[in-house]
Formats: sequence, C-alpha cells, structure tokens
Amino acid sequence: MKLGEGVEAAIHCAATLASVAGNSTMPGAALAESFGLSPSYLLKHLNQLTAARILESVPGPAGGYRLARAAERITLLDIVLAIEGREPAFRCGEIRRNGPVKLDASAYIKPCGVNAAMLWAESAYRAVLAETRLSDIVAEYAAEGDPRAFAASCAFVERHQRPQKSNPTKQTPARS
Amino acid sequence: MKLGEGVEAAIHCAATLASVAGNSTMPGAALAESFGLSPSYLLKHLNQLTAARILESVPGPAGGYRLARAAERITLLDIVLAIEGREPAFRCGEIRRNGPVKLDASAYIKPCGVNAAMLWAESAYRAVLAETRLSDIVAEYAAEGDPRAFAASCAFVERHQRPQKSNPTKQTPARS
DNA sequence: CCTATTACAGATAGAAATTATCCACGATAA
DNA sequence: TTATCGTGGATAATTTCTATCTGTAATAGG
Repeated sequence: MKLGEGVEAAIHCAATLASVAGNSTMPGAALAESFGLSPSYLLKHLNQLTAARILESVPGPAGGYRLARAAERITLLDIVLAIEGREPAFRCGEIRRNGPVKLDASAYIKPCGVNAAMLWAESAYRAVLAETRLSDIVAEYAAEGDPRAFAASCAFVERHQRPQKSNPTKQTPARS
Repeated sequence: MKLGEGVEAAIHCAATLASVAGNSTMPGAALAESFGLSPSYLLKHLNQLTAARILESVPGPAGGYRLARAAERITLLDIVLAIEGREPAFRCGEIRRNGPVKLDASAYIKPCGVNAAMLWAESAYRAVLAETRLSDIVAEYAAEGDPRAFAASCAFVERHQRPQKSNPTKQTPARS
C-alpha cells in the first residue's frame, strides 16, 4: 500500500496557498520552486486539485492558484481523494468465485466478508483524514515549527503572491 | 493508494487454511486452484506469509502449508503487513526543505506535521485491521455466507488436506 | 536407493502505474 | 501586441506489480 508522491506535494502546496492574502494568487512555478519540485509535473497535481474544487486558478499574467474556500473547510481527505482517486485501496476481485467448483451467482449475494473488513478499516483511515483540516496543518506549523522556517515560508509567499482585480469566483463584484 | 492483489489472495488462502484439521497441510497448488490463481505467483505470496511466521510450510510430497498458529491469533494486519511491507503508505520526502531558501538542519528538528497527520490516519487504519482476526473472517463466512459455498469450500479442503507425521514446529515429539 | 512431489530462491519478462517532460492552445494583464 | 500563465494532450522514462520459468533442496513412499 503506497501513496503517490503527489499527495505530499499537494498538501504542502495547499498549506502554502492558505497563507496567501485575500484573493491573491500564486503561480504554479513559484510553488514548484518552493518545494524543489518539477514544475511541469506539479501542475498536473494542482490541476487535479482545481478539478476537485479545492483550488481555483486564474489564467494570464499575474495569474496562478489560490484556495477555492477557507482552509478550515478543506480537509486532508479532500486532498488525498483528489490526488489518489476515490476508489478504495482494497479492490475485491471476488476470487472466492473463481475456484474449480462453479456455483451460480445466487450463492454470492452476500458481499465478501474480506472485502467488508478491508473497507471498514479504510473508512477509519478516511475518517481521521476528514477530521484534519488544512487550517490545523497550517496552525500547527506556525505554532510548533521552527520560527526560521516559518518566516522563510511567509517571506516566500509574500514575494510571489499577486493581487487580483476582483471576483473570487462568483463573489459580489463590488465594482465602482 | 492501492493494495496489491496479493493481499486478497493471501487473506483467502489463510482463511482456507484455517479449516484444515490439526497439523495437516494443503499444497500451494491446491490453494491456487481453489481461487483460480496462477500457482507460480501465488507461491510468492505464500512464501511471504511463511517468512512472516503466519504460515508454516512442509517440503516434500504430502507437504504444503498450514497456519503457524491459531486463527484467533492471526489478524488481518499481520497478513497485510506481510504482503505489502511494513513501511507506511505515506512516505515523507521532507520536501519542505527542498525550497530555494536553505536553512540548516536545526530548523527541521520537529517532524513534519503533514507526515504526522498522515501517519496518524494510517495508524487508525492499522488498528482496525489489528482488531479483525482471521477467525472472525472464517466465522462470518460460515455464519453469513451461502451454505452451498461454504460446503463446497469445506469439501475442497477435505479433499486436498494431508495429514502429517508429527512436529507442528517444535511441539513435543510424543514419539513412542 | 530411487522417484515423484513439493517448497524455495533466483532470474527474467511482460503489463501497468507512476513520474516526468514537452508542446500547442486559450486566456489575459500590461 | 506581447509576455505570462493555466490547460490539455502526447509522449517517454522509470518504477512497481504481476507472472512465468528454471534449478535446488527436502522428503514420503516404494
């Protein structure tokens, strides 16, 4: 059982975007640089987050990414599912039916007990992830992490974030 | 996040072996036939279970596999870890250190909060698996499953299990 | 002692998923 | 108009998973 490296990248990027001010954005290239990742590949993951409505993207120069909603309303489960997909880790192949003794389908109405047990365990996993909000990660980082690292991170965000005109996706335009 | 197919095979095989009598054994080829699996590949997984002391193997004709201990003392976690390995699913690459701003190692004494959160979730997953015993799986199958399937499975075991002389690994030889 | 059966270890190969790069395209701020 | 940026597709490199085959050691039975 393994998680792709994209999950780590996605969480860290989302956490970074959490400290972007207001409706400003941060380019994907800056995020990649911030973690020493391949820009072209990271964009794929950011794209998955955008498709899952965890991030919003703004095209054009001065464009980039920002959170689609408050960090309090984004959980680690949201991110993990966006990157890894929603299918359970254990996929029941119903191998109990594949033996030499062929019974008709009516003998297998009950779902496989092995499958049920594995899915039950995974639901516990997901429940814990669903309880952890992105804001918790950020808060823990600010409180427990090394001040130097936190300051460096904030400075990096400060340097690369770019203000937007308006319209954080369907918000009151508030135009003059 | 995906589990290999070997996990499903391993659990079903272990469950099957749980109903072989006494210190009798069942050949790997019979187990493979029982689930329509490739014999040569299944042996790899059975081997991993043997290395993890979940199964015992007896070489030679009339040889095969049996549980290394009572089904009550084998958990799904034992089997999953034996097949998938003991490393956690989330592997922290410490990408927070890889940015353009280089801080010395003293800034990263605290473990990564993202990593901690992911490992915490996985520990919940493992805890549930650790609570599920192989005997539970078998009991549930006997009680809830279709009687025909259960009977067919028992008959198959009956037909392929083979009694052993003695010595279920370091037991009182009890020789005449 | 001989033979057949079985587990075991290693090499190997094919399939599939993951990781990574590149380019053409549309959007848009300056 | 131009340069910057996200999007999507095509593609390739790498790794992991799945599967097979070989030879070797162990051993029950004749």
